Amino acid sequence: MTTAAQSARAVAHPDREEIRLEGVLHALSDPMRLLVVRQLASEGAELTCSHFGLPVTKSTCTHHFRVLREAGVIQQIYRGTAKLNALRRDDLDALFPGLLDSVLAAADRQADPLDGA
Amino acid sequence: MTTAAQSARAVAHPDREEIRLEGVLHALSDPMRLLVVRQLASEGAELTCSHFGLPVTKSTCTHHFRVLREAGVIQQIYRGTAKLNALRRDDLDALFPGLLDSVLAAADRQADPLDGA
DNA sequence: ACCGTACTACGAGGTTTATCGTACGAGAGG
DNA sequence: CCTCTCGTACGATAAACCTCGTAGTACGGT
Repeated sequence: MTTAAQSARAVAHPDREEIRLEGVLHALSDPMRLLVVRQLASEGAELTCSHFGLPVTKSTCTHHFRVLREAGVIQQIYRGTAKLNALRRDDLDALFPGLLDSVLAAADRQADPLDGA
Repeated sequence: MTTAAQSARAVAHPDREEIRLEGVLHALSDPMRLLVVRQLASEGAELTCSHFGLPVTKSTCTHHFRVLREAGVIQQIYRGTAKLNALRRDDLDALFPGLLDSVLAAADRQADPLDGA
């Protein structure tokens, strides 16, 4: 049962050319996921899933992060028991120049109530 | 010779400040609707529903146009038996600067890889 | 070795969505 | 008048989605 080559749990990510615009837009159209992406962009670093403090259970959390990952929006890397999430800004900017920035700017402008502050 | 007999049928549209980013992203995340928006943007004018030649029935067509209208992406105006559809570019650009342009550019780039490259 | 933490997998429930078919209303034209 | 075309409204169906609970896996620390 023990497989030696699994010291680092790997997660499948879509390649850059596999990222679809519709998938990205759909991933960003959910308030919860948009909030995650906004935090990821503002903090600009890798964050663990539990850092976001989302008002949902872990199962739902996993679901949303999977949608974001499969859409090519974020990258997930295991690190011990934690899993770090990072925005795939390079890929997104290369594929859809200006898209992420305008979405983030629009989200900021819209005064998201979940952000509080 | 009816000198532009304005139709009495009016359709409800959301005001500019009622347009939500998530709604717009969701409306644009459907391939059918994205295609409509692209055609609307490229032709730059008001088009009837039947002009688009969508591979779906009229009922489905009505559904998609309603989603686009309620999201604030398009404007619909009756004119005789036809209904003209126009992009709400002014409102979208004012609310989410650069968003529509980057989405359209991304869609062009993705749908026509042979055209540009 | 054991336990706690962090996340995943699987399945279920309830809602939304996309699609269609059919029936209907509004205008244009013979 | 009648008919034709264009689009809407309503219902139905199948798929997708969001949420959750429970059970399980992987890793680190005591």
